[in-house]
Amino acid sequence: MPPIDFEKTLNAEQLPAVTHGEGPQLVLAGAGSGKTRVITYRVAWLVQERGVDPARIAAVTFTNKAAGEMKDRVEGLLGIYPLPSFVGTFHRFALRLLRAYGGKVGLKREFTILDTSDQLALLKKAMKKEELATDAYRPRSVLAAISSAKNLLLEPVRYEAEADDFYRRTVVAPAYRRYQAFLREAGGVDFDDMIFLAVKLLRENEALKKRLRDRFRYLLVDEFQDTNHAQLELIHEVSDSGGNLTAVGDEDQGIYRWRGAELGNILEFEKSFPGATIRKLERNYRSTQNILDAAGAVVENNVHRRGKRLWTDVGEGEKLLLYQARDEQDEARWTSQVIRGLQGRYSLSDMAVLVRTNAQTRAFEDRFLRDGIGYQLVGGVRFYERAEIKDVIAYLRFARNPHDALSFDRIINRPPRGIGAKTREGLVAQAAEAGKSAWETLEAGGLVGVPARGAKALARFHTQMAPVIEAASDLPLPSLLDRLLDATSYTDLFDPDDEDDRTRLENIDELRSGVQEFTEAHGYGSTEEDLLTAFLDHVSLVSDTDGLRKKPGVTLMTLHSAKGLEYPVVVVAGLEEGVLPHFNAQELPENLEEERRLLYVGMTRAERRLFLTTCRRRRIAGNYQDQEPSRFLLEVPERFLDTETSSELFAAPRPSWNRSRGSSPNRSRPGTSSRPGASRPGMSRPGTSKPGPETARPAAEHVYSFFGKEAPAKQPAGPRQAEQTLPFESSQPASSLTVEPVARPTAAARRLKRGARVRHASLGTGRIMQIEGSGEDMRLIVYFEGKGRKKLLARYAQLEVI
DNA sequence: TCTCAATAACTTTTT
DNA sequence: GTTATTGAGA
Repeated sequence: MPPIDFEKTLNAEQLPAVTHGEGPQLVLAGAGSGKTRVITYRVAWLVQERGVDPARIAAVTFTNKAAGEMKDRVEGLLGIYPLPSFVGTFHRFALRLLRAYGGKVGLKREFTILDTSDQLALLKKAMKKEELATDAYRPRSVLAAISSAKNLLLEPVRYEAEADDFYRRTVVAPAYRRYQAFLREAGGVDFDDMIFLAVKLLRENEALKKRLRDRFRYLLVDEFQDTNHAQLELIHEVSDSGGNLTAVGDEDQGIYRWRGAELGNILEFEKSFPGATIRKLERNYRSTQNILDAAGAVVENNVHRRGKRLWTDVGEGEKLLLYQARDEQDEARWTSQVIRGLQGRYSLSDMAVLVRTNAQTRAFEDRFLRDGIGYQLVGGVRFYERAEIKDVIAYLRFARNPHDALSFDRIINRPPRGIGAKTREGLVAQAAEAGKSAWETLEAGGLVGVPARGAKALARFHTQMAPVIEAASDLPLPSLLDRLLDATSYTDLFDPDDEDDRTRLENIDELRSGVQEFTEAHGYGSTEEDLLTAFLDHVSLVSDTDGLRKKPGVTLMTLHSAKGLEYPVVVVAGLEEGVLPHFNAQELPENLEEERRLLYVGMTRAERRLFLTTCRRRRIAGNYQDQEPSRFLLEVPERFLDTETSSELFAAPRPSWNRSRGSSPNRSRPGTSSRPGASRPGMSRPGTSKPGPETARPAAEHVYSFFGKEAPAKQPAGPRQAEQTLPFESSQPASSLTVEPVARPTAAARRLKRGARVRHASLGTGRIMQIEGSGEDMRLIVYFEGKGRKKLLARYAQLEVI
């Protein structure tokens, strides 16, 4: 392979980034500007031009998909040279360290990686033990709090010491402590632990750190905007405070704040890595200028960004097209029609429909099935999260390490063996007393305090499993799997005549071929035991999206999974308040910015054609809710956008009055939450066009003049205004929220809105958490002080607004 | 102890 | 609409 001519192959922006000398470097790479290219070429440049040994280079990213692509491309560029010693995800990097040196940070040798549902189950147990009511404190939120504590590298003790409010001190702290104790006892780590422990390991072992730093003289990090605090620290430890770090990222594509990612890491890169060189890639190779400008105009409304302007020389291209649908079925019908219309020029696999939430995919699936459009759904229920797969994996884990309490607990009664709660409790108690694992206790025999029937069942289980466990370390992986299935008659659980069961059996078959494949790919030169561990690690770290190859059919997926992908034709669906931006993100301006970035990511996936859709009403959790067009639509300059409205909307106009949403019950910040009567020229609604009270405020005009438009009569509390508002400060009096521009049925109903305080004759005072349906059918979920949540029919409840 | 049915609760995004 | 949880009965 001839050497690469870097100067010819790379553009003027990419070249300096690739040929950067010493010291930390941050490359701010806009969407489609050749981000991966910079990383892969830099690896090649280091090796070819600088004579760096590939073994001393590590490239880290977030998803397996991105890592795989990086690997392939580096491989192609390097030709005969060996690959860098590490190309993979942060978690895999950490895991590699922990498998080797986990003992130094208190891990058992064969530790197990928990997925979210395992975590949740364990946390529930921990909360029960701590006598924390799981209905008052939702395990999910407690888990989120624990996760962010770990992301901040706070151990339970420190977390407790720093907990400064009731919830953290009395709920999260004890739950965290107990959860962590259970976790270690059971020999498990969760995802957050992996990074945390890797940092800890390096901090506490100077010699090891030195070796690692020497090993990885060059560190390349992709998707830097998604790093959390723990990951930043890991980078610090490994790179010797950035010595030879090249970080690539785009602050406008940071969409993992909810997972602890700190945009500040990229925004304040120079602070963490003094003397850093900052470079920008603004030339885009993917999209038309219209798409870039429209997306740019949206994301420009974010305050937390460094700012850049993407350009291309492929030309303006066509305008974007916005469709105002009646509901999600209409939205799907129209999308399907557009897709069929474009089929001549593009193949189905060139098109993607992007949505905010997984639930939105249903309507599209239904429609595509009906219209005979092939589609590929990404995400949804993950393969490795299916119960039958988790069971079989648990058996594999158990075979590797019969002392693994988590796996033991999962399999002990699957298939049902008559080993119930009582029996298990007895066994666990006895094991705990002797300081042994449950399996050791079984091996020793002589159970006391266990019901006779249960003891018999346990003995049977022991006889069944013992020979397999015995043989486990010598059996080839595929045979081990078969032995396990055979010994346990696991597949007898399913009835081949039942459709669902048949799917389960097929899944198990698929797992079997997965095992086979893995063995063929990784089996050479490793012991069966190592191979088993590697396989188990593999299944813990991969997700379905990773295997995504472009298959025939339209791709249907969430905006999150779309990151890093590109399609000639893209539909971003569901541009409505509450969907995008999502309800749960309307509180904090920072969350709102993340929603905006999400839309930005979606829009910039498009190469040639970009379609947007919004629904007038949508079914949420079973019943229809009137929807408000997304505030982000206002941010797309009209000159880039054509609008089409559903004919069904003209045929069936409906007044929409139940529309204010967003302001939270406990923290109402009107400026950032709801946008009553949102409308834009060209988006006025047939049948409801009666203009509202003239309450135009200067801020609103600003929004419109900013985009070169006339301010409409109805005034939106626009995003600009929201962004300029500091957190916890209102930009306008709360009363302005109640200004409703369209006709409403009754004065009383008007004031029933999310966040409003109400009084009920018998239930006392409370706050409206959520509103479902409208008119006669309007239902309210009200949280009453001391009584909890109640669902009420507005028409009967006789609520008084206070 | 297990199974089935009714009911309550919950809906963001994922390594 | 779906899933997790609870309760009754076998």
